[in-house]
Amino acid sequence: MQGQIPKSAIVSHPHFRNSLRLMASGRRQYPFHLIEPKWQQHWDQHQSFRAFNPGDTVPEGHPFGLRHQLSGQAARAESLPPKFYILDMFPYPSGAGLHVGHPEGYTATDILARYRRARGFNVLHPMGWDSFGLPAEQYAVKTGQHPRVTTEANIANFTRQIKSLGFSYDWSRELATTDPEYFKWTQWIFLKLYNSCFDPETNRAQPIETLKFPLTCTTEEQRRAYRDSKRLAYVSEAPVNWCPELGTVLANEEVIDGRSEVGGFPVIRKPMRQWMLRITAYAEKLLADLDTIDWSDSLKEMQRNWIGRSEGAEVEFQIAAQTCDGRAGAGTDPLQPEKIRVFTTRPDTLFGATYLVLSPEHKLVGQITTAAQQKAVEDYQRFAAGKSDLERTELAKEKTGVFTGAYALNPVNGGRIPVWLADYVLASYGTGAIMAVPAHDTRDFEFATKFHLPVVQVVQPPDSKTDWQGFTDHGISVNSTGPEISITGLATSEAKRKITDWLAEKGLGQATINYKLRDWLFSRQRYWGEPFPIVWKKDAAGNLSHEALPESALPLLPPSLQDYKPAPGGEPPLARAKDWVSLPDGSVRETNTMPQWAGSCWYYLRYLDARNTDAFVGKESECYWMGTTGGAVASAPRPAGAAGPTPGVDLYVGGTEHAVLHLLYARFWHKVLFDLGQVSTAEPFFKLVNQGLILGEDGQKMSKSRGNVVNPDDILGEYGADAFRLYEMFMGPLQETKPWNTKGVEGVYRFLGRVWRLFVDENSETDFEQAETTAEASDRDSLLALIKLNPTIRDVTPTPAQLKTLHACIKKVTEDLDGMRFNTAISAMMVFINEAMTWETKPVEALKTFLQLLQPFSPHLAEELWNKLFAAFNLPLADLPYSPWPRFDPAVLIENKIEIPVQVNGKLRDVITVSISATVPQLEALALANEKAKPYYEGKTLKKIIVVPKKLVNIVAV
RNA sequence: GCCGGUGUGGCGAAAUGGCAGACGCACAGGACUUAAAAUCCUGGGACCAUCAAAAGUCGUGUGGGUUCGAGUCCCACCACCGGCACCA
Repeated sequence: MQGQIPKSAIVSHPHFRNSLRLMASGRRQYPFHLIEPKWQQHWDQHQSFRAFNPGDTVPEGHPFGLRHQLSGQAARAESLPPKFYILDMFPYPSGAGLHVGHPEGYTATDILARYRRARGFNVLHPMGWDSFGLPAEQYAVKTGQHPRVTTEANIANFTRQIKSLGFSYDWSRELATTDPEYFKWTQWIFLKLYNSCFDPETNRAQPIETLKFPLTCTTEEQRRAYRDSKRLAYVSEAPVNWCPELGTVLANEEVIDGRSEVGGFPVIRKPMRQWMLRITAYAEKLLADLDTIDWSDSLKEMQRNWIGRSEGAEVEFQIAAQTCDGRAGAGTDPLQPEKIRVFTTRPDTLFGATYLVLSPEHKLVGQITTAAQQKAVEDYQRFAAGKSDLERTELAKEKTGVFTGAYALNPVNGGRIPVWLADYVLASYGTGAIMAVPAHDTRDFEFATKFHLPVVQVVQPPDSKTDWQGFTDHGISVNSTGPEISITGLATSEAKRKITDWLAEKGLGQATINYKLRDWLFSRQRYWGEPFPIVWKKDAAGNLSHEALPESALPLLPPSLQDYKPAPGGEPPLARAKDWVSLPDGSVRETNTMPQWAGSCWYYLRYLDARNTDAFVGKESECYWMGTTGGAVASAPRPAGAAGPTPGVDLYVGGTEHAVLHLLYARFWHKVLFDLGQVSTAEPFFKLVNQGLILGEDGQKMSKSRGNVVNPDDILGEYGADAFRLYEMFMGPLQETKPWNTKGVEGVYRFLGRVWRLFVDENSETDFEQAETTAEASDRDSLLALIKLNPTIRDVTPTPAQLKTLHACIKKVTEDLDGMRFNTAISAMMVFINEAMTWETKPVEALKTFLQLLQPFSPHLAEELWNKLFAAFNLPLADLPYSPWPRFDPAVLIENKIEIPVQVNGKLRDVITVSISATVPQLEALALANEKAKPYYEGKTLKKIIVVPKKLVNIVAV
C-alpha cells in the first residue's frame, strides 16, 4: 500500500511521520510488550513486594517468608531480618502526568530496594500522593468540579504510569494526604503542636499543661493569654506575605525575590491574623543535628544558611535626655527616657558607632521623634510601608532614610549620636534596630556616605596596605578607649569577648544569638487543604479566643461548596459554608486551611503502619523501621561506623527544590514528635541524596513552552520499561544534571536485545513472530511459551576465563550499587554481555548469575529469562527478586600474567607482559631489557628506577 | 557580593596519584540482503607525516607548584550551573 507512494511524499505528510518513525526503529528487539505486563501482574497478584511489620503473619509461600524461614509465621521484630527503609519524595499528582524527571529518582531507589532485598534485608519501599495542592483548586474555581474528583483522576493516572515502570513498591501502604483517614492524623499532629510549648530549660517541647505561669498572671484571661503566647502553634497578627493573585498568604520560604514561588506573582506585606508554628524554638537543634545525618554538604549548607545563626551581642543605648523635651509622643514620663536595644555581631566596633538606625516599623519611633521631624518621619514610614517586598529588594541599591531628631548616647564613651530611620534595617530581625559602624560595614558605609554621617575607624586591617574604610573582616581594634573600658590593641575575637563581658557587667547588654529563620506561617486562605481543628469562642465582652477540637472530632472534613472562590471580603473559601462555620453554641470554626507542606511533614511515618486506625503510627512498627528496636534512642550523634540499623530512613531520594522547605519542616515536626515521645529518633532522614535535573534534548530545562518535554509513556511504548529504567540510570551519575537523549535509550535497548538473543533460540523467535502476526497462539503466555532457550546454553562448568568475566562483573556491579554508581554498573553488565556473546557454549550457572545482577535494573526481562532458564533445566523454582545476591570470588579474578607499562621519565614507552608474582628486581631487569624504552634513556645517567609491583615500572634518567 | 557544585573527544560519560577517554550515542567502512531495516564485524582525541604503515609531538577550563609520575593533591584565576542576598 504505502510502497506505491513516493517516499518523499510520505515524509512530507505529517500523518505518516509516526509510522515512519516506527519503521525507522524497526522491529522490536524483544517482546517487552508481552513480558512487562506479565510480570507486573505477577508481582501484583503475589504481593511480591509487600513488606512485613512486626506482628504481621507472613503468608504461606510468600517468597520473603521462604527466604527468611518465616512462612506462615507471625513475624517478631527479633525474627525479622534487618530493616532497610528506602523512600522517594512522593509526588504531587498533577494533571500533566509523570515527567521523565520523576522516574529518575524512583528508578534509583527501586534498584537499591531490589538489591537490598536480594541481600536479605526487610525492605520498606512505599509510594503515595502529596495530593492537596493549588492546581486542583484552581480548576475547581473555574469549573465547579470538586478538587477531590480532579485529584482522584490524577492519582489514577499517576498510579498507572508508575506501575507501568515495574517499581517494587509495597502498594498495600499507599497513602494520599487528601484521604480523611490520613489527614485525620495531620490534624492530630497539629493538635499536638497546639497543645505543646517549648521549655527553654529542658530545651524540648512539653505538653502545655506543664507550663509554669509567671506571678503576674493572676486572672484566667491573663493565664489564657500567656498560655496562648507559648504554644508551638499560635496566632499572630504580624504582617504577612499576601499574594493577591493567588488569594492567599505564603510562608517566607515560598516567596522568592518578592514573588510567589508558585506562579511568580507579586507578593505584598499585609497585617493579618494568621496561624504560626514556632519553628524558631528548634533553630539550634535543626542546625546542630545536621552533623548527625548523612546529607550532601551543599544541602546541609543550604539549611545552615536558611537557619542563619549569628552570634553577637545586644547593646542598650539611652536616648539623650535633651530630646525628650521636644518629642512628639504624649503621655509618657519625660523623666524616663527610652532605651533602644540593638543587635550587632561586631560589639568590638562599638566605639565606631556613629549613628543608630531603626526600622521604619520600630515601636519606639513615635516616642522618640521630635516635633520638627515628625512629618518627615511619618512620610518616610508611609513610603516604606507602601513598598512591596519586590520593590524593597529591587531598589536595594539606593539607600533611603530619615533623621528622627533624636540622639542616643554611646554607652562606651557617652558620645551623642543621631538616631535615623531606614528600611535597610529589617523589623523582623534581631531587635529591629542597629548601631551603624560605617567604617566597617558596607551597608552603613553607603548610608553614611549618602547622608554625610561621620565615619570613624576602629579596626586596623592585618595587612597595612588594606584600606580601613569599608574593611569588614577581623583585625586589631584601634581608637577604642573610653573612660571605663578599652579594647584598643586587641584582636577582633578577643575584643568582642572583653566588651561583651563589660556590657553584661554594667547591665548594658549581653551576648545574644540570632537566627534568620522565622516562625512558619502555617495558614492558607484555600479550600483544598486540611481544615484546622479549631473553633473560636466569644466571651461576654466580645473577645474572641481559640479552642482546640477534641481528638474524637477528627477528622474534621471540609464542607462541600458550590463555589470555590475566596468568600467576599477576602475571607477564605471555607467562610462561604455558613452552616459549617457556625456552631450551635455560637462559636465559629477557623476557616483557614493548612499549607501543602503539612501532609508531607510526616508521610514517611505513616508508611510504617499505614492502616493503623488507633494511632498515627504504632510504637512497635515505628521502632522497628526507624531502627531503634531495643529501646536505643538515637538522640546522640551516631558515631561513624556504628553497629546496628541506621536510625531513621536509610535512604531518601528527591529533588533539590525541597532543600529548605519540606526538609526543614519535616525535621521540625519530627523533633517535636520526638520530644513528645511519639517517635524514637531525633532525625527523620538519615541519608539523603538529591537526584539531578533531567534537561530536554536541547540542553534546556524541560518545559511545555519550550516544547522539549519528554513523556515517559511514549518512551515506554517504543522501548519498554526495562530500557527506560536502564537509560535513566545510564545517562550519568544520579546527582548530576544531564540532558535527555532518546538515541541513548536506543543504545541500552539494543543492549537488552543482545541479552535476549544471548538467551533465546533464533528459530523459535521466528515461530513466535509468525504466531503473533497470524494469531495462531491465542494468549500472551502461550505466545511467550513459543520462545525456546538458546541451545548453546548448557549445564557445563564455566571455563576459568568465563568465570573471570562473570566475577569481574559481580564485583563491579556490587561495588557500584553500594556507591550508587548505577551508570558504571550498567557498563559492567554491557562488558559482560559483549564477552558472553562470543562464548560458543554458555554455562547455565554463569547466565543465571548474570540475571540476578540484571534484575534490579531491568526486572521484567530478567524474570522472564530466569523462569525460562529454570524451566528448561528443570531446576527447583526460586523467586528471582528474593534469590540471594551473588558473591564474587576474588580467587577467580587473580591473573598469573599481567600487563605492566614501562615508562621513561614518566612517559609511556611500552607495555610488557609479566608474571603476577614478578619481583621488583625482575621487573627492573625486564624494563631495562626493553628495546622500545632503551632509546629514551641511552646516553643519559640512570637516576633511579621506580617499580610498583603489579602496576608499573618507571625509568628515571637525566 | 557570599556559599556550594561542575569544567575530560562531535555528544552522554569513565578512570584507589600509575597505560586518559571504559561503556554508550552519533559517524565512517565492511559482511549479510534484490534493496533497505535489523543484526554482526572493524575504525576512530588532536596534530604532523605518508601510497600506506610505523614512529613522533601535543592533549582533561587557564596559569603556576608538589611528585619519578597529576584529570586526580596544593595555590591563584576564568567560565558555567544551583542556592542565598540590605539578616547588622
